Amino acid sequence: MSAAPSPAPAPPDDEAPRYRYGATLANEIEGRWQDRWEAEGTYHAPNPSGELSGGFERVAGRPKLYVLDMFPYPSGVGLHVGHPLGYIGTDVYARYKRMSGHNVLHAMGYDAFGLPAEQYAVQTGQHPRVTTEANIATMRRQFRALGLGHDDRRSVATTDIGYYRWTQWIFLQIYHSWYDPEAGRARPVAELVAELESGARLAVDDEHPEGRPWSSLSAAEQRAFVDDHRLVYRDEAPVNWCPGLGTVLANEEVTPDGRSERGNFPVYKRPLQQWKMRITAFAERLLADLDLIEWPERIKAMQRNWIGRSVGARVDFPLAHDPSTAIAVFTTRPDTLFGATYLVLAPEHPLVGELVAGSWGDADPASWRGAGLAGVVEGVPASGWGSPMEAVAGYRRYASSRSDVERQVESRVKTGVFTGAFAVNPTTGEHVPVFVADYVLMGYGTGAIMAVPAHDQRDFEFSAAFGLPVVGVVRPPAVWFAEHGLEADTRASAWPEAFTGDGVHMASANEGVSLDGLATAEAVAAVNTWLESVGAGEATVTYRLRDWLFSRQRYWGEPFPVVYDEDGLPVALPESMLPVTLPEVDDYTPTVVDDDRLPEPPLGRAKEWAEVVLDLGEGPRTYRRELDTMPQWAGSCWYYLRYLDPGNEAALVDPDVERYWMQGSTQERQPAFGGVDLYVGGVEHAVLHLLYARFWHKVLFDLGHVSTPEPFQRLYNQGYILADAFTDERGFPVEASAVVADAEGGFSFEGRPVRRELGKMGKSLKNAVSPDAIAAEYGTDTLRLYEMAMGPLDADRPWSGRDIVGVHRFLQKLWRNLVDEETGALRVDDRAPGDDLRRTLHRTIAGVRADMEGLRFNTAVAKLIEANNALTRTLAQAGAGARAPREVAEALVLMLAPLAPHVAEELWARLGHATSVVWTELPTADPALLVDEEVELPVQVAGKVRARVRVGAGADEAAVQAAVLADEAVQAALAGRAVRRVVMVPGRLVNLVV
RNA sequence: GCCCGGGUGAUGGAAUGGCAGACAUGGUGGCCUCAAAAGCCACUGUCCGAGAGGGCGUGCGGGUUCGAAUCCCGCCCCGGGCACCA
Repeated sequence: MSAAPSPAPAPPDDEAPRYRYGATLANEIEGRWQDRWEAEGTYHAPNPSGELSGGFERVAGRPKLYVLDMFPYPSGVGLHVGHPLGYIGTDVYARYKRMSGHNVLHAMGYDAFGLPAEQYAVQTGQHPRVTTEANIATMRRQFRALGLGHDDRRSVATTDIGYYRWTQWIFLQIYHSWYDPEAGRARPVAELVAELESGARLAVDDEHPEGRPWSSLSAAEQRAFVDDHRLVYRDEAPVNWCPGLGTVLANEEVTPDGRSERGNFPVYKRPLQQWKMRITAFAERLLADLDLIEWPERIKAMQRNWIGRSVGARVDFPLAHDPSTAIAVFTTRPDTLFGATYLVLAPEHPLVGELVAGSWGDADPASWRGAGLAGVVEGVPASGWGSPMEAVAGYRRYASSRSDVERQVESRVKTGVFTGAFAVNPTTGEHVPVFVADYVLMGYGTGAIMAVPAHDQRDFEFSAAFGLPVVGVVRPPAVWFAEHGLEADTRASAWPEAFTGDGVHMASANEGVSLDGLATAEAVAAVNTWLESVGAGEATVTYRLRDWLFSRQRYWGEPFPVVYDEDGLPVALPESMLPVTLPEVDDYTPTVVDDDRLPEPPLGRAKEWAEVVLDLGEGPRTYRRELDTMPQWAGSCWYYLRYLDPGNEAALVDPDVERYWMQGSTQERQPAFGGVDLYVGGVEHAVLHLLYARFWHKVLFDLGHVSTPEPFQRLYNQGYILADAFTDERGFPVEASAVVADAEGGFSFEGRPVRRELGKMGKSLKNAVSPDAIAAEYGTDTLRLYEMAMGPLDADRPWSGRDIVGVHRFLQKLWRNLVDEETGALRVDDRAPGDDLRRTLHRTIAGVRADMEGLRFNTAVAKLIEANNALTRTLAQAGAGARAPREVAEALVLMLAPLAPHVAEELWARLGHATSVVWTELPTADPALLVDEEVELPVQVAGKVRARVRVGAGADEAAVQAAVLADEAVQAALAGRAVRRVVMVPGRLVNLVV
């Protein structure tokens, strides 16, 4: 079906009727209609204005509908039958909606930056653009061959210079914005500067520029302050460095076991200056607005989980030796503050260097000095380090050397060292020791915790290892003591583990506040009030979400529209200098300088590009370009907006056009929040693409470039197609198509036995089935229909080469009912159908419409098969030469059209219509024909069906009851027992309770 | 450990409080055919029964209800997500 079709199998043609619907005829029909659709622009969806507005008057009265697929990465190996499942689903839905009076936008593009093309380039020297464009051409051919009704004028690839120019433009918009916490939205940086200059604003979020008035700052200080508040900023921080991919990665791209999502390579922490996007500023809105959108609960749950909102308090612990400095900790259990017996800082915490003491105290145990690390960390004496300074420095080296994998895999033994410093518990005034330990993470909360070993399991374990006091301040219930085999009210120091549940507070009172006797929630409120009143802290909210690391050390991505001046400070290029295009390089490999430093990105090889003389307002100067590129997610953050207005060179999308397609969903929901009406894709993007795209969309919304707060109103996850995969004795997959079944029910590959398992279809399991081969054997319409019929769209399902003949037979039978297989003549006439057939037809119409509306294509197909079987029976009963009633034939063809558009077009044309079925209205069901004149009611006696009684559809309850009681079978089932009660479900059943 | 899904014939699945197993595959029998099938017809949850008919049946155990695959409680199994996030 594509450029190199596998030869159609020789049809059993010698004797098969010439006009039987088989592969040969199907393929001929399909090719012909695909050509015609393309020539006639059948799938063009007009915009309300602008260059794509031709023909809008034809659809001006229709509601709009925007149906979107997660666009693919154009891989070199082409599609397998698992890929198009979602694409066929959206195509059927889009066609159904168009046939029920909507102006439907359905387009397809290519997420074409990315690693495989670059890796291929490294190996072969072939420019990634060459491979990418060849792959796109292949994929486009395959989509066309599947009969997908995309508006091909709107196709974009993220690698198109005309496209990534706008990706860079959006980057600049974000760069030139800051998040105003009072307004709760992104605003232009220019407004911040104006407010600071005028004195209308003194600070951002209580943070004063250098603690001094704006006017007293130097130009460099002002610039640094502004840069610190941009939504895109440079940050020096430990990042996820993945040598296997040669780049750093965002947190979202690293799996829980510390490996890369793509490729499964180990990931290490390295401190590095990188671009980040301030997605954390939007954490609350990204969380709250999940309530506005219709997404699967599990996807919302994953995003909520990832954002990780926790409510708690910031508490300041002044240093014992320097009360002017305080350690701010974040805790979700401020109610346990009286039980805090030590503090722990993350190894990277900035205060560590400041507070570390000169020498150990006499009483400091060896474990506090790092003795536990002797033998684990090189150079640690058996009694620990000689001084806190050495211990902290040594521990920091140790902690930074451990990869995430190691921290994960090594059992969670708590390690750490004492800093020699003490802090003051603000409730008790007691001095508590301050430790450094890597179980506290710098990136979360304040990077410091108060440890309450009695009521937190992690702190409990640490306290056990370091001999720290355990003070209970929440009394566990009696059952807790019983479960642990303890006497009631055993002291916390003798507990086997922390008690983390709710309980009654105790030992928690000072002159200002008493929590004693309070339950957890009340205690939290009371202590928060007290903390604020004495200025020792406040209730706060913290998020797990981190800022988005946006730099990649790769070639095949969008260049940053940023240069560095002679001070090494970044300068954004003006819009007029866009696009910044990728330079040619002779080698796509990163340059490795030495093992400790990160490799220099491939763009560094383009020497004459990397250094550039520009006039950025201060006369021509030499600048150094940013050599990193953007992550692949950048291009996919906004492609759904570009489909709307792909050729616009003045704006990323015309506001009129954007409002038309994005605003005011046409669905029945109230209120409508807008966005894409239906977005279908795999579940694997739950916290990557879908989170990033929401973030960018919100920035664009705040800045007035789009009109809806969310990009995707309704999200639907299609399932995966699974297939048998076979592994050899080493556990490696072997080519599934070459496996043969042996006599004993086992399987073998090249004579060796292999094991069968079910897995996601794809390259890695070597179990891919090509759509081209299926189309050659049965036709594309059969493939489409089969994919829709095999189960609900959101369910994973195993591919079965066996079952597919079922839907093929259906198409063949339908064809035969309408067309003479020998002569090709129409077997339809204008006589009205019989009453039964007509009622069947109208029930089918109602059912198919409802099923398609709810994306239940599998049951829609079943209903069409039933209707066709009813037609077949009718024709058989009428005897030789019977003809199908046109009324039934046309309705069936129209209902089939969204699912199997080629054969439907062909039949529609043969039925004498000159216009495409694509733009024909679907039939509507006549409600009068949905109820039978007479219904057969099952009659239950004592809850079991014992008889069936035919009654008129309009019969009242008394009449039905009389008919039921008069029935012989009912009387036999009753066997003389008295009926105590009669339950009537109108039109459904009768239940006699005895 | 916590949070989501899910468990129905030989198989994919239907039924979301009212006839369990729609539709399809496979299987069995028959028709057509020299022979065949991507053709046509019938049967096909399971057990008892020659049959009529009956018993049992939606992972397991309990409950609510006239009535439960469906709702509730407890458990088992499978899949996915999260997990040193204070």
